[in-house]
Amino acid sequence: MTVTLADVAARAQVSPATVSRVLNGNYPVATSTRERVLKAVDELDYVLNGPASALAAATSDLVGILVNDIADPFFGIMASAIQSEIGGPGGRAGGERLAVVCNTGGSPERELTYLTLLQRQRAAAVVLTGGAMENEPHAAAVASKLRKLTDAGTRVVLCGRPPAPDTAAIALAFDNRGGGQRLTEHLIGLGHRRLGYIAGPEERTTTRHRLEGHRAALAAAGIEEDPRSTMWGRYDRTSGYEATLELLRRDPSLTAVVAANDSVALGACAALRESGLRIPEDVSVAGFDDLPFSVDAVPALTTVRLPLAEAGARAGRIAMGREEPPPGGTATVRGELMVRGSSGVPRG
Amino acid sequence: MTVTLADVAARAQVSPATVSRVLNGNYPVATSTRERVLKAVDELDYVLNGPASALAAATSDLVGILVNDIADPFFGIMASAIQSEIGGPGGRAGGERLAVVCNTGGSPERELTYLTLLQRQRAAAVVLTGGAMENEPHAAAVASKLRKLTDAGTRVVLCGRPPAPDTAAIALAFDNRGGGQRLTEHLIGLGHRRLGYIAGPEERTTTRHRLEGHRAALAAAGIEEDPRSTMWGRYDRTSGYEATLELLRRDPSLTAVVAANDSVALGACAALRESGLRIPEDVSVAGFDDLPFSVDAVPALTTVRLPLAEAGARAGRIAMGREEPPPGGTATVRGELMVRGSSGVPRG
DNA sequence: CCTTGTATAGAAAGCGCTTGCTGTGACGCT
DNA sequence: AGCGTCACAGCAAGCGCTTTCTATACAAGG
Repeated sequence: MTVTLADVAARAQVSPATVSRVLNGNYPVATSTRERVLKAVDELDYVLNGPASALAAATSDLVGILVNDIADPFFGIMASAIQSEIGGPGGRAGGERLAVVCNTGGSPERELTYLTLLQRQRAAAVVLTGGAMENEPHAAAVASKLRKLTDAGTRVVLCGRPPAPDTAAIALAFDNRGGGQRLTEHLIGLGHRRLGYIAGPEERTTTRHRLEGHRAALAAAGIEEDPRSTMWGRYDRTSGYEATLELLRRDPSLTAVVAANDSVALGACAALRESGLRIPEDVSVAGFDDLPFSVDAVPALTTVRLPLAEAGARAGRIAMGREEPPPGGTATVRGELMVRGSSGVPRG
Repeated sequence: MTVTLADVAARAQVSPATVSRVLNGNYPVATSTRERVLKAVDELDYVLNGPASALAAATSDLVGILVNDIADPFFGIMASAIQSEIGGPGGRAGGERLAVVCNTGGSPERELTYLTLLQRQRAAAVVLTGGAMENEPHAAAVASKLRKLTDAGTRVVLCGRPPAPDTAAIALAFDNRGGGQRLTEHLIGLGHRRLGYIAGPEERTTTRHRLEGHRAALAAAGIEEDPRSTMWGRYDRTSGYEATLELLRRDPSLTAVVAANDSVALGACAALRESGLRIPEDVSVAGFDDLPFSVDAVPALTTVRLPLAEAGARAGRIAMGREEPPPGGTATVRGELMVRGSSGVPRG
């Protein structure tokens, strides 16, 4: 029923081997023969059987991209950039590769299962994006999985994720700590002394690093930190909204709210407005990431811009072996402080 | 070097067939035998060879999800919902399936190539999301591809996309026309007579339908339409920003701007503000989709809420054969008008 | 004219798995 | 005791492709 290589071969009056060679184009085939084969392919509407060729050649053209939340533009932007370099159809790369985006939903098991599935498919490369879980047994399990993948010849790249020790994985880490620090320094420089912090999910590296930066800035300025001024939540607006309300309840004299990311910051803005507070006159707000909508917030969000697209593109190229990995296999990508309308001098 | 089924069989002292059956669990295997096999699998750290089993079984567990722009939450939200129902790891479905998200970037060639790649992989199902291209030869090519896919046993579902005639594809279409119409009716009801419209890319079905709804509302109200009050662009904020500036230049007495989607509307808001106009006192703004950030815009965006997650989930279930397709293979999903602060009675 | 080289095509052996069919004991029935 | 039934397990034939090795043809060199 389905057309096979042999059918094409018969029609073109050549051997299956020749057809295979024409299709893969890495072996000399006379022009006339090639054309005959191509014609037959066309006439029969032949489509190569992926699994069969992957099996025979012991390689596949699948590239996996793991993201924590595909509905979040933070990941969407990286995924898009990675994919364009992977050279999925239309990309600049030659070979047609199927870039597959896998949504872990931030769940450790799903992450592991996807990695296994990718290993099972003998993926050509895997890119893991975003913060890692800090849960120890899980981290070890992931590291071991990554080791197996690289052992099997799969290239592994981490994008926006800290290096995985004892692993051949290339890492392009974001300088979340430094960014967080500069952001809070900016706020302190404006005169803020009572800042609330809305962190992301607790055992995510991204969360921890950003918070550490914040705390380092506070410490450097000699501001003692009230543990009650930090709230934990998810990386979404609702979390920011609720946390801000609680922060306000705990300390009505707050003059600034630093959010784990822009979505959270947006939620914080909503909560402040509903509480009758003006931004930044009464309370300043800062985000992180500088997603596209952040500049449109009112007032525009002060945040740390992460070069998501650039980092993704680079990760993609490295995954395809089209760019040299950074020396030592690890590079840190800095964020840029974007000072906008949502941060200002605190009220007298 | 790599561990194969045969290795496991040898270790467990059974035949390869038995190991296969234990792993696939669809054939009676004595408990003691099963345990022995599982133990061997574990000890050898065996991972099934995906391509080989796909070849032998003539099926694969890949499910493709095509999106126009993965960095756009509109698609991200649908993809996320679809994927959760596909039962990737952790999903409620039993079998582990690899849901792969393919980013077409809105390019016809890429769309086609991805479809071919998916066909090549013998995907179990394919879900196409978002508006289709109206370019005739391309639409025909896609339809023919879809036909081949369904012929080969791949289930094809369209989500947020109009039905594809002469195709076995199930369609869950959004009522973009109706939504657009109700939105503009709302504005007209408030008293607006001079409305600008910022459309999306020209030959996208979504773009056309939304615009048709808008025009139908104008016509019904007896408002004659100035062709110069419609601008074409992309589905992003920059497009909305620039188009609004141009619209204002063409007709400074404009009292409302209807945007093709929420991102565009956000750009429009920015342009209005920079032009010294208040929203909605001077100019009302309306979007479409009701993405998460839209409620946080200031003022909150009047828009049409599309049940992206619900539709995606349903598409996912249908793709997996876990839900009956709608009668006739086609269903229309309505949007809900969300009236918020960005629309008001026009000045003067 | 025969040797050697070069270019191209074919034969055939797998790649690692699934599955229809064929045993083979153990059990229960008459 | 004899035989049909089960419940399992194994055999072996592919699935559709890639690739190594071999064969052929023709051109050029001696």
